[in-house]
Amino acid sequence: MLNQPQQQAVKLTDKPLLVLAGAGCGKTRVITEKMAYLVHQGICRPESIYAITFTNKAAKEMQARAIKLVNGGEVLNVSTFHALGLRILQQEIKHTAYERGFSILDTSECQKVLQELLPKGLKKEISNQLQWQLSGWKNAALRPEEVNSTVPMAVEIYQSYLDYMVSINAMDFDDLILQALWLLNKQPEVLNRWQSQIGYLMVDEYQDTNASQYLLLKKLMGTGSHLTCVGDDDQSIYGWRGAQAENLQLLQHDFPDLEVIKLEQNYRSTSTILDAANAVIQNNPHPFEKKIWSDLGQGDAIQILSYPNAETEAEQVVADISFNQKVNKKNFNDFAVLYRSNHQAKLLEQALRLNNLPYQMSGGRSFFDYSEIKDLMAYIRLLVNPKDNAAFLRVINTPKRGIGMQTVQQVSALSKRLNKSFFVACSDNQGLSHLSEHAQSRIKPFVHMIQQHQTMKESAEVVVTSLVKQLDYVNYVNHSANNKVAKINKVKLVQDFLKWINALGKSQHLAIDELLNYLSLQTSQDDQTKEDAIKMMTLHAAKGLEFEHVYLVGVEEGILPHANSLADVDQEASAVEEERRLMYVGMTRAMQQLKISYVKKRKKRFPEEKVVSAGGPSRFLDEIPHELSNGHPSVKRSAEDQKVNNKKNFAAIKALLGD
DNA sequence: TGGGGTGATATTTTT
DNA sequence: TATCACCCCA
Repeated sequence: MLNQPQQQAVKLTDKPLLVLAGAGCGKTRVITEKMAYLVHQGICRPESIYAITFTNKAAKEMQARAIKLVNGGEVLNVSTFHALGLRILQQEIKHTAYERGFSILDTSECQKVLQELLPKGLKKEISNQLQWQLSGWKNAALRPEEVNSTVPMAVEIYQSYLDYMVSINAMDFDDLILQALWLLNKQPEVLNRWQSQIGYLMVDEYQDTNASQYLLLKKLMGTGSHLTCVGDDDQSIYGWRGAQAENLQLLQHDFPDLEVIKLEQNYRSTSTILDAANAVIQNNPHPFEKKIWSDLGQGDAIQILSYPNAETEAEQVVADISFNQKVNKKNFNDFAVLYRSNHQAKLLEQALRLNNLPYQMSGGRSFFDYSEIKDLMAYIRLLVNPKDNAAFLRVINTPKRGIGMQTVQQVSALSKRLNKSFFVACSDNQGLSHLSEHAQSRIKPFVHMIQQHQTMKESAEVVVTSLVKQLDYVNYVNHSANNKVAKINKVKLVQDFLKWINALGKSQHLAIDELLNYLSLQTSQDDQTKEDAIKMMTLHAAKGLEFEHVYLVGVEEGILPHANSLADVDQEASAVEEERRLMYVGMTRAMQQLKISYVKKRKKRFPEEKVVSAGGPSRFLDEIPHELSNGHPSVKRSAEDQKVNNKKNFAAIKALLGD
């Protein structure tokens, strides 16, 4: 049964609508119910309803829920922002500077491309910074000529990066949004087509949109009123990625007849947890007043615990979970341990393993970060897009086939002379004759092998399996790893990849380019088997999820809020506000029980295990009203202590940056 | 020319 | 705890 404001939100279909939904207030439910309402009332056909999420997982879940509610729900368009951009670009490819089969490069591949474009003498270190800068401009939907930078060189590189990416027929993640936007801006008839195709648009986690996503959204809407955005400014935690919660206000400005509906009744947590979370988030400025509540009873007090060191923290948390699980006959699924950054998971993992408890980590290192998977992806990219120089360079000597720098340089020169991509230049027999004997003899078999697979008409999994076999890739992996454990893991990794592709191929017939697109937009293996296991993840990864028992670990100054958010004096206020929202997100994941811990001494990770004093309990702990927690340590820091700590952190950061 | 070995070096959050 | 740059050997 929907409550009053939820029903309002579902039934309001003739005006643009912003739903401000607190954590756990049923926002996804509103979207799925609204899709059903639109279809069943005959307002929209399912295929003209578009719903946008930020993660694949959310999209999949929403799709599944919608199918249960909507007749013909299979044809609803539920996708991530990036997948929608991809779809537009692919469908309208002839109106762009790109060609069919363009590659999508992940962040690290793009960085390599960028490094190639850096003028000589510029060191690798700045490429990372530069990449952030370019991404920032792209997220703000700025063309090079619109950029106002104190560093003209950076703008030049931006332009050459855009040009180079077109020349190798490749896009980065930001391009999927940006190029789609630029296309719609430029081609009125394309815009028309899409505007009429989209009967109703819904956006989940709206507070996470960046400028270019917002512009795309607005473009697709036109003057239409068929828009529902659902979001929560208090859960905006992707500011570092260009997300601007101000888009909530922008919506009001750009759509004057916008209706705003608030969802404040929470169906997830006890009132103790919600009151505490409200108290914490109250310390941030609020453009929209909102206070979530529930009638699920008071429940347990929040526990705030301190431990001498991180090892003890991990042991105790694990012991507590183990005890609780046995005594109260809970599922492991009911427990989650949340932390600010990935490396904090290590000690917890050790403790869980020591105790033989099942656990599942999400986030962290993605499947696609492993070099073996990247190699195979690059091979597939080269099959689909022969212009993909980045892929060519990655695989040309992996596995080793006696092609080194010298040969690659010859190829590079040849490609310049012919004005063709590396691979295409190498497929040109006449051109090849200019290379050295040695180079020719090594390049030719490689080219043949790729060409042979390019022309295969079979479905994707057959092509990939054949490719891996012909590369003798498993054997290569087996010989390349030094350590035995790594060896076994990496072989398993490759086999898992093949298994995954084969399973995929069985459920739906995919051509190789379709497979590549699918894989390129996957980040981690979202399709993990749902076993009964303790969940471990970062606070970012936890958004949208809920657990009966939540453990928030390492809630210390310097970790949450993160040291980097304290370092930059100019941005301190807004950076700390985002950290506070992270805290808020973490707290509101808990349904029944919330346990927060911090440690007194924490080992620095590098250079050597050195004991340094931790930053002390987080300022956010002071913001939790005492009557809602027990076991609250009385070591409340004075304002002076905090200042000293901040200064120390700041000095440490400065020293690190060599400032 | 390529391959392999050895030190230094860096870790916030992710589509 | 890896990865990467660099250097030396076949």
